[in-house]
Parts: sequence; C-alpha cells; structure tokens
Amino acid sequence: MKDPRPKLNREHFLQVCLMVLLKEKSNYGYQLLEDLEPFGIDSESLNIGALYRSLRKLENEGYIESDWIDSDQGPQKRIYHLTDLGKTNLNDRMTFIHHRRQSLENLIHQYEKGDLK
Amino acid sequence: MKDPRPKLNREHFLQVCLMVLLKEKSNYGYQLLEDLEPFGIDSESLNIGALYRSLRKLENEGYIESDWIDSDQGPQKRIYHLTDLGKTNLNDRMTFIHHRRQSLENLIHQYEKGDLK
DNA sequence: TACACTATATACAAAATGTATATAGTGAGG
DNA sequence: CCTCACTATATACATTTTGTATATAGTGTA
Repeated sequence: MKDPRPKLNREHFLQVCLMVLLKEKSNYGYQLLEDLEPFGIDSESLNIGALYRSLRKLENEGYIESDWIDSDQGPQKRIYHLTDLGKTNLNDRMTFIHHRRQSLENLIHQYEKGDLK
Repeated sequence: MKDPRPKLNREHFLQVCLMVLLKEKSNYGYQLLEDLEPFGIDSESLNIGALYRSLRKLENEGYIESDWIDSDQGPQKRIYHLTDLGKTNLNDRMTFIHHRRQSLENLIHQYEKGDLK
C-alpha cells in the first residue's frame, strides 16, 4: 500500500543517490555527502542535517542498515549498508529515474527545436 | 538579487515546461495541461489548480502575460504568451536543466556500473 | 581547560504541495 | 426555463517538505 504514485522531490532524489552510493560501497554520513557531488549535491546546496534525516528514513523503511564503528580520530561513525530490500526498492526507483531523464530530454529538445526556426 | 541559488522542485520544473511550451505557441491553461504530457506531467500527477497557480506566479514575475479571448463554446480563455523577460529567464533556467540532466546521467551510469561487476 | 575538528542528530519556522471546493459561461435534454 | 454536464479559471487550507539554526559528543592539541 506504499507509494501509489512515485515522487521525485529533493528528498526522494537524495535517497536514490544515497542508495546508489551504498550499493557500491558501505559508508557513513559525512563521507557520503562528499560522494554526492557528481549528482549535483554538495554541502552548499544540502545541509548535513537533511542528509542524516534521509538516512534515518531509509533505515526506518528497511532499505539500509547501520553499524557503529570506532574512528581513528574523532567520534564513532555510523556505517550504512544497502539491504536486499533496499536493492529491490532501488531497482524500482531507477525505472522512475529513467522516466525523469526522458522528460528532461524531451524538454531540452523542445526548447532547442524553437531555436532552429 | 533573486534566486541566489537556483532550485528545481516540482514548481520550478513545471514553470520551465510551461515557458518552453509558450515559447513555441501562445496558449491557455487547460490546453497547456495536455501539452505537458511529454514532460511527465498529466492531470493524474498534477492538479489543475496547481497549474493556474504556477501561471499566475510566472505572470506576477513578468515572464508571461495574458489576454482574455472569447471561446467558441464555454467560458472565456486566458491566453498566455512569453515575454522578452521570460525568454531571457528561460534561457538561464535551461542551463540549470542541463546540469540536472548531467546529474541524472551520472546517477544512472553509477548505478549500472555496479551491475557489470 | 579551552578550543578546533569530526560526526551525528533534532527542533522549528518557512515554503511547497495535495486536495477539495468555488465561480462562472455554454449547450443539451426534459 | 430548469437542471445537468462540460469547459475554464481560481482560491482556501491542511499536510508535507525544506531550510536554518542549534544540540550533543568524542578526540586531539595548545
């Protein structure tokens, strides 16, 4: 009964980015923020608080899990990894990402079409 | 002093789509909703009320203007057209649309990279 | 013991969104 | 004429999302 209509707001996009990163490699919040840069997300555009908020949401839904590990220096880190449920969910969400890409392609094409006249 | 950091939420994306459509051809709200379909927006996903809300915002900012015209049948229609200011603004927003496309490309690429292993 | 740094987390006001409903003109059926 | 369906534009309001600030806490160092 969840997600009758998929959304792609800031929060959802961030969640997909995080899951894609965690699919590749288990990691913790602070480092994940840096790895989000290729997806147009950085500490300028995203407050670190919002990142942890997203991570907890994903964990509450069972898509990721975490373990505390000691750090060489500084406080403990909470290392997240993608669950099997998360992999399945990510796969679903990626089809929606493809649709969004197509929408952007269509938009760009339509805009540039006008310039050729 | 406006838009120190451009955003791309639902509202902004809709505004860009509307301006792209109006760049091509002046039109009215109800018809615009149908023409939004290639951009992944339809009457299922977008309430018609939100569409008029966006049109009025664009008009308040001077990016589009409107004239009332009589209809063959039914009530009057408010026909919108893109202003010169709107054209300039749209051009700016399109660079951001290109960035977003690149972000999606990177995300898809990163996701599929993992599948090849 | 004070400060800077890394890391995680929460609180709350502001903005965006979803949903329902209002207003209003036209034409068709009874 | 009266009511209903249809097209078209518009607004009100509760909920959700987002932005911003701040809290908590461990470690190293001066």
